[in-house]
Amino acid sequence: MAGSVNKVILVGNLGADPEIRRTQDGRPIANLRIATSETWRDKNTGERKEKTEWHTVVIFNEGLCKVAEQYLKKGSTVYVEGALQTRKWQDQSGQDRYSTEVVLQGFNSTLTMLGGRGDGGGASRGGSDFGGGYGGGDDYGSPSAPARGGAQSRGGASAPPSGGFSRDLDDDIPF
Amino acid sequence: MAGSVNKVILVGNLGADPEIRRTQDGRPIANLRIATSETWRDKNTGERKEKTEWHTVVIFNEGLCKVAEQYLKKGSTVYVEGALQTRKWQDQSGQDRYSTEVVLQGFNSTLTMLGGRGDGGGASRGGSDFGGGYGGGDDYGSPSAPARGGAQSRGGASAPPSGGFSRDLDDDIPF
Amino acid sequence: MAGSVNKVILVGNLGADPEIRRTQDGRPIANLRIATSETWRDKNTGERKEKTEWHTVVIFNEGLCKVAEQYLKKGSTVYVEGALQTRKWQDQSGQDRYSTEVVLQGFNSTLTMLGGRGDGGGASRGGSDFGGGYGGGDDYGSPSAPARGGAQSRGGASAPPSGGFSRDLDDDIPF
Amino acid sequence: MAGSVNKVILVGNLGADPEIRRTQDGRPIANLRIATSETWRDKNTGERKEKTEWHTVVIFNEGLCKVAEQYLKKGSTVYVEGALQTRKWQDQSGQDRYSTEVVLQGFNSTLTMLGGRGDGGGASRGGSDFGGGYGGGDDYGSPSAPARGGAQSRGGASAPPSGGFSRDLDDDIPF
DNA sequence: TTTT
DNA sequence: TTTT
Repeated sequence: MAGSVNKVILVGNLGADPEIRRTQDGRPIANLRIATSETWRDKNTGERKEKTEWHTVVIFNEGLCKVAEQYLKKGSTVYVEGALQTRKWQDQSGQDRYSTEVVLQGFNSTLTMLGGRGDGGGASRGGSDFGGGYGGGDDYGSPSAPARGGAQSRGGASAPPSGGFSRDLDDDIPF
Repeated sequence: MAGSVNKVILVGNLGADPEIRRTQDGRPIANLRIATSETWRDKNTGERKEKTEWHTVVIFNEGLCKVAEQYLKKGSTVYVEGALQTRKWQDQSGQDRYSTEVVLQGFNSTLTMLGGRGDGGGASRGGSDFGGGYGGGDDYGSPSAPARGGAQSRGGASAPPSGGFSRDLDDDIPF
Repeated sequence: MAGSVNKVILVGNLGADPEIRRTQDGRPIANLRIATSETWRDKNTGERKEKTEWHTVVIFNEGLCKVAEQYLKKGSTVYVEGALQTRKWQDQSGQDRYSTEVVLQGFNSTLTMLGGRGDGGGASRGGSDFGGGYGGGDDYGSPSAPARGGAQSRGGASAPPSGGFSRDLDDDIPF
Repeated sequence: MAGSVNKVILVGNLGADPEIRRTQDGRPIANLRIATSETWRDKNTGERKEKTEWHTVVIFNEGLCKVAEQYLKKGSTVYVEGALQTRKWQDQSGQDRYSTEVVLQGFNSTLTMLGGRGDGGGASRGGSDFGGGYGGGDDYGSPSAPARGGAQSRGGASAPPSGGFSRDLDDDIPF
């Protein structure tokens, strides 16, 4: 394919505290539930209306998981940038089911706290995990960014129902 | 909620011709299946890998439906800008199911053809449906844009130094 | 050109109150100065660093001008979506000069208040100007959105299985 | 500042072949001139109108510089994702001047070829420079991404007039 | 089911 | 200076 783009940008509030889990080999995975709302006035009745959309955000990026864990809680306002991903799974009856999530996984992923009721103060800015101390020698000491983008392996996170990390996290799964 | 954003940006190819349907009162709805792909080289084996993500795009915007119908087909490369929306429905057994789609519906929605194998030539650009110019009185005759989401006349604003509004605001200045 | 995209997304704080001007024929134009900041830790010294970028935002969209005037002030945090535009002008000595601005002008333009020190409370959301009361008859009474860029009614499209348009398209369904 | 976002997304065509320069210590810097166009029909005269906007894109990211050098030429259609940056410089008479550019520098930067008349075939996808795999230890062998984002030092590129690389490239300049 |  |  001659180049493609898969990008989701959300600004909204967390409906619950982040859920952090760990893979068998210790890498963190965070799940966020984020609400975005649209409000408008009914053209006929003049009534004020609101519709809320809920998004599941899955963070495989280690640095951003830390940001989520340390700074975010129910009510926090966040800016999120990730990619759409649909995951197939089987329900109890063995039927195929699909879940679409916003995945933050290094490349062009961002998590930025913007305040909100859940805001305990302070600020955080995320991009990815190589702030984590990757020691890359090509960084010139600059926007090294405790929160800049870096690629990571994909894990079978946020598996629904019976769930678990059924996908081998050491698999070579692309972004 | 103090303002939220729900935006999806895709560049990819159509896996099939657009499907156009009509509501009972005649408004068109188009469905697109768009593929985005990521390719990378396996760090260990050096092998070339690819993963494709499929997206369902639903267009409620009349102008963009026309664009889809007239210009797009299987293989077309498109730029799409819309919002994430999860729809709840019941399967045959009455169980709740959810489908997440990228919805193009006026506000900040865009559909732009970028070429691709399915490209029969020509170009198209979409924004929203009140182009065509159906009577909106607040348009100042300008970038009316058969494909704008609420076009407006441009003015010579923010002119620096000597400044002033030197550009005639009634000029036909595009966006 | 076979389709092009020119989009700027900013989340930042106002460095000053919005400046509102009016054209000779009465249309408002608002100017915002928005700061975005990057912080990082110097890789060598461990020192915390920060760099601030200042952006000039020009709003030609009447509805968004109102939002700016009523809700924004120095310190407000905003989400802005517009387009890059470079304007040519002459300085006193007659030399050509260029200024690049982020222009909000209907199509795919957004201004959303996200809070911030300047936040007097309340929320605002902008999209375009025909909320302003354009009385367009093609809106189906729905997400008419005093702040949409071309809102449309939502339909129960792409309903899966048994599907059909089970949602009443004349319902007041938001975007 | 409690988190900010500075993002530019462009889809357009190169007005000229990329210009590649090198800093004194050998790092590449690429300059692109990209055109985006809007077309519309004049509401009054029905005449077809077009306005083209020109953007200067500066790439400090080594991997993306390679992409630009190898795959792009005059006429190529590209998807670009970067940040707005305004640079101050002095003209011959010593007056302060400002230039605003779209900077691609690791974090959340992307350069993707989409075809176009200048397309010699093949595809390229960029993100940043730690692809190639230079020793990052935190990559799990996956979407390592010969084209994923990684931070880099900033250089005094695209200095205008008398220009040159007057900014010390080893300075600790943030993104 | 697309594309390279 | 691109592209349609």
